[in-house]
Amino acid sequence: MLSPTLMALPSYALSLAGQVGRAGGVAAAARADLRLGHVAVLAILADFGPSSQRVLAKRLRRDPSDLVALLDELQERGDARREPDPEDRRRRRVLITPRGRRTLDRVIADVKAEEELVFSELTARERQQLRQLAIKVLDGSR
Amino acid sequence: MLSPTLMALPSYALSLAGQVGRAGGVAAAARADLRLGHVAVLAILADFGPSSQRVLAKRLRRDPSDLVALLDELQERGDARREPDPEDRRRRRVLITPRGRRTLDRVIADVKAEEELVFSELTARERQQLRQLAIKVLDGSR
DNA sequence: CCGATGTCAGATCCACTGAAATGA
DNA sequence: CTCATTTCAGTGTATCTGACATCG
Repeated sequence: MLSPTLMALPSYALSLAGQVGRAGGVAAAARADLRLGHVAVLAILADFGPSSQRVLAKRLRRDPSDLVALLDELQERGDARREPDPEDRRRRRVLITPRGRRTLDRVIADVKAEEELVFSELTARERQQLRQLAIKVLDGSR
Repeated sequence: MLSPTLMALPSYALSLAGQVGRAGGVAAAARADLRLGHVAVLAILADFGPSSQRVLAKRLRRDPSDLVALLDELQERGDARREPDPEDRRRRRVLITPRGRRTLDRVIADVKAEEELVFSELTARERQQLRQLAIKVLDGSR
């Protein structure tokens, strides 16, 4: 069913598998009325603490302009908020709220449940191997 | 730089790495003035031989209506063509041309060159491991 | 410099059309 | 044989995404 010519290419196989992995995350996010981008924002805010939108965008590897709507929506839900930077009132920083942390935890747990389906063919060891290799790829892409 | 919370999830790491892999393919295709979808069509035609657009769409896992423009463009370039199916006049068989095979070979070679950059951190053995694991994921998703 | 806005291309999905085959 | 149904390629539309240019 899949093209042998394409599946011989690691990058193509990886790209297709990535879509499958992504679909699981999208499904889990949707169950919390979020898109994947929202979850990524919450996770990065939880991991790295408050930051400007520019820094946040860099960490997300996305265009800063994409963040605006994402943050509007998270703020609307009470999962994140923008506040003036106390050290420089020209700047604003973005933070995750306690509610946002609970939302994040819930979605992460749901993603893990989803992974049981997505990776049903893989042993626990293979899943970790896959994760490590994926991280190596990402390390190489700066 | 990357969120530890997210990178702990195999599905998320896979999804991000998949985007990197995909970007390499997109770049290689673009150098031949194609999008990734064109390349997938050519590869499937090369691997499985002529087929109706229905069957082709099923193999590509895409909506048949989306193939129309893709095939128009490939036909325009002389990389593929449609011909009437004598056995069923509703159907049109799609075939890859000799020129299309050369185009495909060229893009595939270019993707391989691109993989040297994308997978610079991975040994040949790790690339194959990654490919095998990706294929296992895909096997489980159907 | 930074956040916000608008726009554009690509992908995906779905409803629909007319022509042709199928089969009750 | 007829007529309803199904299948096929193609058209049009809507939506979502990511990239980018520009504005305040």
